[in-house]
Amino acid sequence: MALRSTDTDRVRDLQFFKAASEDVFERALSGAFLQRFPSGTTLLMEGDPVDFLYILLDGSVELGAGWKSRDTTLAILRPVSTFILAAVALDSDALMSAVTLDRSEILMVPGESLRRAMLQDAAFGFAVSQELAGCYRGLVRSIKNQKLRDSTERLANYLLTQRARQGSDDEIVLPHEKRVLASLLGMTPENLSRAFAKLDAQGVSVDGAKVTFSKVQALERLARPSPLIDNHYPQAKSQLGKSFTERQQGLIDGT
Amino acid sequence: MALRSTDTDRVRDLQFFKAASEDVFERALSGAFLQRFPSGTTLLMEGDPVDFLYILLDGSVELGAGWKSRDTTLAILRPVSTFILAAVALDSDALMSAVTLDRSEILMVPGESLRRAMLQDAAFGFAVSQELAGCYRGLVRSIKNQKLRDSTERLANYLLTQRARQGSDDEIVLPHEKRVLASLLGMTPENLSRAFAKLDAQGVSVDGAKVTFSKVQALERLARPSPLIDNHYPQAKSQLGKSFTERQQGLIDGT
DNA sequence: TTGATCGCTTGACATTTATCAAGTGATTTT
DNA sequence: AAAATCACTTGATAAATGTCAAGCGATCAA
Repeated sequence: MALRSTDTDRVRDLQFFKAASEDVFERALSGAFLQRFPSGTTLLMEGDPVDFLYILLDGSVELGAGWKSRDTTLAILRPVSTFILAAVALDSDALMSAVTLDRSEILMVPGESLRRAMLQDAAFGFAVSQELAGCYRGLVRSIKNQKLRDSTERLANYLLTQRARQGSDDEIVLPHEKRVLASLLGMTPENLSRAFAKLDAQGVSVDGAKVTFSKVQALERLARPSPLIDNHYPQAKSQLGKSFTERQQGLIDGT
Repeated sequence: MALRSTDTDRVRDLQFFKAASEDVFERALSGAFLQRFPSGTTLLMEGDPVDFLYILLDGSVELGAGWKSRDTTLAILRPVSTFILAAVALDSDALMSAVTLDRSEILMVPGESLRRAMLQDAAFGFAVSQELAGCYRGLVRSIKNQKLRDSTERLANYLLTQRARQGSDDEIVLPHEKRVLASLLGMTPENLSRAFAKLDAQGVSVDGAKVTFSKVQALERLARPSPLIDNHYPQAKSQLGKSFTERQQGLIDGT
């Protein structure tokens, strides 16, 4: 499928293409093509060689992993996000699987084109480094969230992050199915239900995907959100360009 | 402290300095100085602004984080390793604290010098990208280890990784205190003791820091090590240079 | 040597989390 | 419309993990 300028425009918004000249931009995308996938499509399995950088333009994608019959969700991506950039940079196998959660539109950029562009243009390479650094920091947050908090605390902080991101004051809409959310938060669906029940004492009420808050202070006292773990404002910090966003960060990114 | 050539030689071994010309190498290290720290020194606290890239030349350093009275170890570094590269690339605050576990020798490179070199030399910038990508993948492994395995499985895999790294067949020496190991593995010291006791059935016996294996097959059946989680051979994969090593990977790196 | 400290271990117990089974309500299929 | 499927919830129970307290043996200090 040929690339339309409306597509490339959307990609240009990505933090690390902002820095690129028109020339470098074209070279980095040489051989790229746009593809549409239905919901539930496996784009990539753990261990597969990675030939493309994926750029999600529309829909949503789950990054996950499995071991011994267990499975877990590592991140849920929304447009516009890149994924498996690290594997592309190293030209190595995927450590995560990628599955569409909705009908999705994805730009597939040959890894070789990207690597060549990085080697040809230092400013572009630097921007990719910053993107990778942001992804790294997102994972650091995710591990801290996982190792330092119990499941109710993780849920409480997830809700507060969503509240900040959705800009709402006393109501949010869960962007995913609860079973997916449970996996992202590192618990079973059963325990997610019970965690919601516990947060009733902090004024959290659930009705389907709609969650309302009546005692935000109490919720914050339990959640104790921290800028060193939670990333409530991903699009701000505009000074450094959006590379600050720290994509692919599990919990934090789930908007 | 002035830099001796024996020091710079050791740094040159680092994956991403291999690619650099003598000229770029010098520029990247301009303003760098060597410093010696006693055991237990806090080099950096979570939230601190990061002005230097740290390069551990001798000793060992623990990267950790805390929240609400809890603390956890995210990685233990051995020479020669860089740390907080991501924060330096983004010129942002540290998400982890860094503490020396032994008397340590550390080269401190001004972040500004490093960033400037990245912008001046695309090949060097590319090598830094690969280093960051390796770090990222190390964290992916760490999260998978944490979310997909219970504490006994994590210990069993840690032991097998050490066995592979130490090149020994039926005996290893734990490189850290057990309480540090427990924190790295995401459990309490008490539970680490009990996990060792459980592995008695798999032929694991402990005597101080010495651990011996009498039924490796049984241990492997329980541990089920996976190349998609565990990184038994960090210095191999020489094709891509050592950037493949995936440093700062928690469990996996603890050699 | 004595006493203190420290790292580690063990037991008893509490809490957290997972598992299994059943049931509800909504949507989809036949 | 009836039946089936699905996401979610709830309860009962089991397993994993954390906490508290005590004790052991080695190291270190007085």
